[in-house]
Amino acid sequence: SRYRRAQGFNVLHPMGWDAFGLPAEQYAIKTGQHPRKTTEENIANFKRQIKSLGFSYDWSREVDTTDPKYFKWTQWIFLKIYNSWFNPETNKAEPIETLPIPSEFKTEADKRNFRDNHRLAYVAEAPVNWCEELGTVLANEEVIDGKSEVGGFPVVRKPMRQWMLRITAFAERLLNDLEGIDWSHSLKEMQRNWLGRSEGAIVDFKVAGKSEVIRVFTTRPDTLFGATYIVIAPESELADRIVEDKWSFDTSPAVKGTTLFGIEPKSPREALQLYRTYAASKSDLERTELSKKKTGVCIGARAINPVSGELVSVFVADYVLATYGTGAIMAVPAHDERDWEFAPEFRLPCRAVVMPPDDWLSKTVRSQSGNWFTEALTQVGLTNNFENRGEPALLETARKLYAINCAAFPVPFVGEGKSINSPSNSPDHHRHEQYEISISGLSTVEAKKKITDWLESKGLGKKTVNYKLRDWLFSRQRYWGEPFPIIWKRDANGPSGQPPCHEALPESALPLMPPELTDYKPAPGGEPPLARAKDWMNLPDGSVRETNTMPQWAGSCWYYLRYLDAQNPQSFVGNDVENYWMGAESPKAKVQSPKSADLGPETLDIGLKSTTPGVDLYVGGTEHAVLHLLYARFWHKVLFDLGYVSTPEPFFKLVNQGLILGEDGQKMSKSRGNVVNPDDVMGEYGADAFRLYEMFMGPLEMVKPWNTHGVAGVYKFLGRVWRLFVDEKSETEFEQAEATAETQSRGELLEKIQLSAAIKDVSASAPQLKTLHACIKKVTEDLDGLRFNTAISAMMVFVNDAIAWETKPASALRDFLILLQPFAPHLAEELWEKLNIEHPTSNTEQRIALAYANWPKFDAALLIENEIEIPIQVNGKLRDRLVVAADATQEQLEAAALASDKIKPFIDGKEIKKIVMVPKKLVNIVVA
RNA sequence: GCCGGUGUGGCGAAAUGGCAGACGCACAGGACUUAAAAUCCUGGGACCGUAAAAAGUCGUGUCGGUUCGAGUCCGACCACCGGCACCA
Repeated sequence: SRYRRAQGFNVLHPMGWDAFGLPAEQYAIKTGQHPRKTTEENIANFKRQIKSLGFSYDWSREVDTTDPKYFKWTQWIFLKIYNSWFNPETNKAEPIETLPIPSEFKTEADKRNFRDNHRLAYVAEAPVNWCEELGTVLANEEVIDGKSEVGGFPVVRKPMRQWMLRITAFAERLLNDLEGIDWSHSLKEMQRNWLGRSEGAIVDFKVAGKSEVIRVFTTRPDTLFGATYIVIAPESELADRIVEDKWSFDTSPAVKGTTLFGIEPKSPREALQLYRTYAASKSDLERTELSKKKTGVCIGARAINPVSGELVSVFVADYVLATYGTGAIMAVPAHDERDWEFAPEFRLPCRAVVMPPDDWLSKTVRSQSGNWFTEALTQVGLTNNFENRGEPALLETARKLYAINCAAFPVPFVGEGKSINSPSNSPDHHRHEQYEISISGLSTVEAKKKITDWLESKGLGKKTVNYKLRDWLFSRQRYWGEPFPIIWKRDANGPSGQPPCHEALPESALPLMPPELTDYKPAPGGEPPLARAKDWMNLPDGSVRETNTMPQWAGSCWYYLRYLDAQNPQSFVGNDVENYWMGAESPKAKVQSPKSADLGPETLDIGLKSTTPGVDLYVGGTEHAVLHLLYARFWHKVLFDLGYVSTPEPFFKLVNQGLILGEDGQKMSKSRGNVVNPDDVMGEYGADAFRLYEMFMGPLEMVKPWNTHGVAGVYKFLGRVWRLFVDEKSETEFEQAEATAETQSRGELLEKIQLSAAIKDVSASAPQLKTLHACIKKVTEDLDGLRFNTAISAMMVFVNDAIAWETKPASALRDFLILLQPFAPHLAEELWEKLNIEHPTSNTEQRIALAYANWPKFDAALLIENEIEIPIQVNGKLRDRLVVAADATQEQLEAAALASDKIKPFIDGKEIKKIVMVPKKLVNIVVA
């Protein structure tokens, strides 16, 4: 940011504290203090460290998400979200008032219900991630491997009534808009993965003998002819509606024969009940660990395959997730690994409907040991006589076998190929003579299209896009968070006993303060702590307040906007201000640096020329890839749709700084004892050395281990810079004075220092200028590309050269200090001041404080060399180097190269085929 | 399993397809010093040479390709790190 400011940009470089939420609260509980107290202490400590590091933050813009003046607006934005719906026509969020209510909703209660079901913030009873240890529910994004992200406690699935935000409505835009922003490839990929878009179709299977329909989602409609059974998720209510009371007469023993808890179910209904109990007893963790063996039960119902007319059995199995797609699948064991594993358990048919390409067949037949291939051929009456007839014969035989009995193959084929075996010759086919479609011979892409079109024309299915992303579980049963500005009341018009309905508080009621509680700890059953404050919760008219709180991410979803206008009491951000900083035409550089009280000091930032909308540069770690960065984009889009912000995306350029590891190459952690405390480093080497080392270690994005020797190295460099300026004798005096006289002010101490007598008010010589401008060029370019490490090495080169100068022109040193200033501001500023006292400059622009001095421009003309060294190669191998005039012609160069004594032995007696000349770069002689 | 990223001296790392190892750390030798620290100077990829040099050979995870020329581009693989993981 110092660099951009020196270039004349208006740089917004703020700092703030995201201090609500689990980490802060967990810390408070551990230390037995109130979260407000620990939060304040932590902020004070971080602030001290950060200030001593010399970041040029603008503290007038400081924000704190736990400050009522701040969370007032977090609650305000929540109300905006609550009072909006997603219009699929316009693909935008719109005020709830514009939602058209269909005429069939007549009563007020029905209308209200309809509206509430369309809000972007809604209440739903859904299986959620409940963490007993933390006493709260968590978002999907906060659960890792069945454990909580914070603390690593077990998480179980449990149906609960919770607030949700309709982020799924924005899935498409969140995905598409990634293309226009400058983020790292891997980070975009992570978000894409999390959004999980997949294209496919929904297909309706009628349930035989019932009016119900099983709707499935598939990405492979082309394999519909191979769908030999149906699976629905255990949680599905549909299962209850279609389950049979008796096994039908033709149910095979293999299908009914599942025992659970040692009980053999006597009816499909009993099987379903048993299986549900069994599935619910498994935690998420167990579900994934036990993924080897698939389980499930047949529920007796039969469904009709819409293309083949075949009757297929319906199963319930927990390998199908209730929360993805339609919660039901068509199983194609021949072409899906999971179905392939499940089918043999119940001896379900496996029918090939896609012919794999030759290389797959060949590889599969050859790579598998044993003689399964020969045996399988014998079984179906084919002869194995390809051995001496080569590859084509083998392929022909393999193809025949695959079409007849793909189950004999060791693995399923899940890729793309040519459709076969349609229409199927299933025994049920005659009952449905309207099924006339065939896709045999088509490629997978063609077959998908043809079958989807056909389904659509018959009203049996539809092309669909599905996302893995689920709605954002937004409520927490904790104390330390923003209270919801929502109250619950009984509907006056509704019949008694109807559940209470929710209603927004008016904006004038904000901020809604949380109650003061002495016992703020979570309760085991999921009762929110706020419910203990009866006076706060119960309102005079009989309605009650919502007692859940918002998650940690709420405050950080929009803090970058508050920085723009941190003190504004009228609005979350002023319109003009928002436009000035965030708008596309903004001529400023803007920098964001996230900070939360629970994270270490890890941010570092530099502004960027703003020709782009939104935040120009956002430096942060990857740990927020699918949390903060996704949530913030979502909120921003809602605010954009409602007209409160001027860009569709909040963060234009995002750089992931790499983690700094401990000296042992492991992640820093207290338990490993490899934590480096910035206070210690700064105490020993100073803030400048600390800053410089962090930047010199390597590229910004890389993960790199800490090395204390490295700090000593850059410390030595700073010492060399000092000696470049300061007279050695006075340096000793200064040190003595500093050590003894505690009473002396910094100014008095500084006066003891004499600048080196070699510094003179003379103009720089040509070689000196060349050294200086080479340095300016490199540092400028490297800062633009955020390559701090090479910029520093360029300055080291300069100092190594300049320290040997007999006369040191003050002007050159002055320029160097401006280059050094972004990296080591304290030292640079000190030397600058001293230099200006002893060698006042006539240039008024440079008499000001260094922090506001103008960045030097390099002069390319000064860098031109008279003589250059040219490498000479023979057949691409370096054989000699020649120093020639920079303007030497090609002919001269060629002659010089051929005349070289070192070259001669390699070309004598050989035919020169050609000579490659790269002007000013190299000569390569190619010989036979 | 799938998706990303990264592989270069003892270490952190540089290198628009054109002199691999800039810069720094650690190390070794020297100067200054009674001595040490600090500072300054010198050296350094491996091999083979040699009194010492020079010359030469090899060398950027492995194997192959494109090119006059590859750390850099292409293909296959290996290792490590990160993310996702029954997503139909």
